Amino acid sequence: MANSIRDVASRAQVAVGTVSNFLNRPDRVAEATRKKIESAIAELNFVPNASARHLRSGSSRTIGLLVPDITNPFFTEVARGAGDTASENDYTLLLCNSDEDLKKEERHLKVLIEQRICGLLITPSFEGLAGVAELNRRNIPTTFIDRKSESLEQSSVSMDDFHGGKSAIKYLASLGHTSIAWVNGPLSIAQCSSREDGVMDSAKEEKIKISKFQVSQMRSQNGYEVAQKILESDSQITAIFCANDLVALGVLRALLEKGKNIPKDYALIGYDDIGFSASASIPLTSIAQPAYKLGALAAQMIINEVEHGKNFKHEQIVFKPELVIRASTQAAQSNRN
Amino acid sequence: MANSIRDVASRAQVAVGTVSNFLNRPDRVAEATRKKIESAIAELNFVPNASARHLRSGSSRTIGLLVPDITNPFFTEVARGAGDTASENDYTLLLCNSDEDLKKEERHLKVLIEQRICGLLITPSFEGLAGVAELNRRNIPTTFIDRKSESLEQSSVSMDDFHGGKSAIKYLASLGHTSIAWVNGPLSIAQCSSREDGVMDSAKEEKIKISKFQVSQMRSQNGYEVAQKILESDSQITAIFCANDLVALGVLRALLEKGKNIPKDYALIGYDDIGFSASASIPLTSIAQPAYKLGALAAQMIINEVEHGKNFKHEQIVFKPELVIRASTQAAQSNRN
DNA sequence: CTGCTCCGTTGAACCGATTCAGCCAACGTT
DNA sequence: AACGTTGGCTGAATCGGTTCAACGGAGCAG
Repeated sequence: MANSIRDVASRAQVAVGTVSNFLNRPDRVAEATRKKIESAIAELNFVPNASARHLRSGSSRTIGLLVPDITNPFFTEVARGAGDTASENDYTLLLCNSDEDLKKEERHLKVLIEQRICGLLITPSFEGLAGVAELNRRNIPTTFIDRKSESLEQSSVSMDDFHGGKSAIKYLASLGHTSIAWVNGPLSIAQCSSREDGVMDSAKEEKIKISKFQVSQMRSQNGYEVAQKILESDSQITAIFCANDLVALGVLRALLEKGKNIPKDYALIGYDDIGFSASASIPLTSIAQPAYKLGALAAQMIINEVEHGKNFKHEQIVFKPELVIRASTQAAQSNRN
Repeated sequence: MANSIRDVASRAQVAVGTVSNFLNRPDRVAEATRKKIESAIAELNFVPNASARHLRSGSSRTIGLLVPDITNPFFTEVARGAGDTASENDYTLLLCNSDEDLKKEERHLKVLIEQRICGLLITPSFEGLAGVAELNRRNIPTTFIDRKSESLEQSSVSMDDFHGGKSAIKYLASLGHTSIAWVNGPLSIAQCSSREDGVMDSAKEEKIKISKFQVSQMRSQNGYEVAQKILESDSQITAIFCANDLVALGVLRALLEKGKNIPKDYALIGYDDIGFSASASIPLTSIAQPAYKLGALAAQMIINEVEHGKNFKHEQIVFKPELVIRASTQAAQSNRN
């Protein structure tokens, strides 16, 4: 049952080296020989052993993808993109989920090193991860996803969060909103802090008043809870911008329960444009991030780096997010009480 | 940088076999030797090579998980459960997403065979997959998730879909609903067909009129589209039961747009109880499936099977789903026009 | 003192691929 | 006829672990 290349060779009456050539460089094998090997493989139901191949060749053709939250639709899209690209290039993708847990993250990194991955894709949830430093020491190429790399030593595929924050406020300003609630996540997350910079920058330009709110985790429940605080605060607020869609959906639910009308009473904008936003009860205006593309491109880049070795030029690619307008936003009501 | 067990051995002044013992059966190594090896490993920054280990030992300690739709929150929960359990038992989980595409599914199975996975977890989206037959031929244990295995040759961890369908209708009947729309997916999917059996069985008992509707894919957009048909049909309908939450969320959105009141005009029930259902604008009553538990248990079972070999008793475990009542359902309005 | 266990250790063989120097035959050149 | 070139094939060495028969020394019984 567990056939080896040697069984194939003896059955096809050729040397093992020839079978190996057939597998890896078929053009170097004569037509007649090719056929013999083909039928031997079919008869024996032979499938090469990846471990043996990796061991000898030194390359595992495996790339690791380490995400902080697999239940977030944003990351499943990233994973789909990376997975498809890996498959197309005959790489195996090893998807690991850290649940934003430092221990799990470090443990996964250790496993990935044991597997001798030839490249890592990661959205780091912690600064200066020991595991990542370890990867560097071992010269395993690493690419950041959704997080710009500071150093030129590694590539990254990220989004222009400053621009995303800025454009949301700009858009609300164009609708006539002048007092806006900004619900952000922890500033320790790079994305959150950049978005806030964009928000404040735009607010200054457009002379908008920003009321800051914060959630400890960027989940729906947190948005639901923060909504109450918004209602209790400055009554001039006519629009709410949330740092991600999950939070925005929570806010939406809370406001509807309070009998508020969206977008009449409050215009609402989220961030990420996850699938559920389009089909929310009030479809959500959001800042769209091309998650699938992010994953696909990052995978392509790391594959290029792996295959072109040292003389590879690292790139920091930054996408511009895009405003997607839906029913949750409209012009400010001038006749509001 | 790429240190081997031999480097460790020479540095610690012991034989390679001893280092191997240290790694795998530390209790057989004397205290003093243990310390020498420990520090040699630390100094050399040695991490064992999984490929070499797998090759020689014959076991890859890797289990494959093949899901049909990684963007469905139900499956990400399954994956979390399976991944956590695998980690705890020092197994590696190889997560593959087929996107309900036969080609991708077969391709992934081939890769999994190359990797010599020691067990497979799968929610088959197609009947009689060639790849699965291949796994069987190679004696690779396979466990079905969310799909009961017909044969006693393999384990499965699934849900009692008949009961799920039945209890939803029973509950609606208890609220006084007598004419219910049932929105199902393709009957070729085993889950859908069992749920329908449950629905019809309960309808008979409770003397409920069921109007059947069908969607080709179980996604939100399909639910949105089918809602129109429901509105145009039998005006006696006071409740809608959908075969999954995504579809129900689509229906919800369409009905709200038409100015309908949920649950007053229509009671609405979904299936799966994905996280977004609780935070939908009208929180959705749903049939909850313990997805995380399903994944965790399936992983545990396949690990047991792998480790206990031939004398393992296959089990077909079936969970009962649970009705979770939220705001989208209430008693039928007797005063309805 | 001899014989027997038990414990810790040794190191060669092995897992199944890839690699590469070397071989042979056929063909072209001069 | 002699020589060079080329395409196709061969098979031993190798990757980095695990396994296991064998071994030496300590401890103990008779």
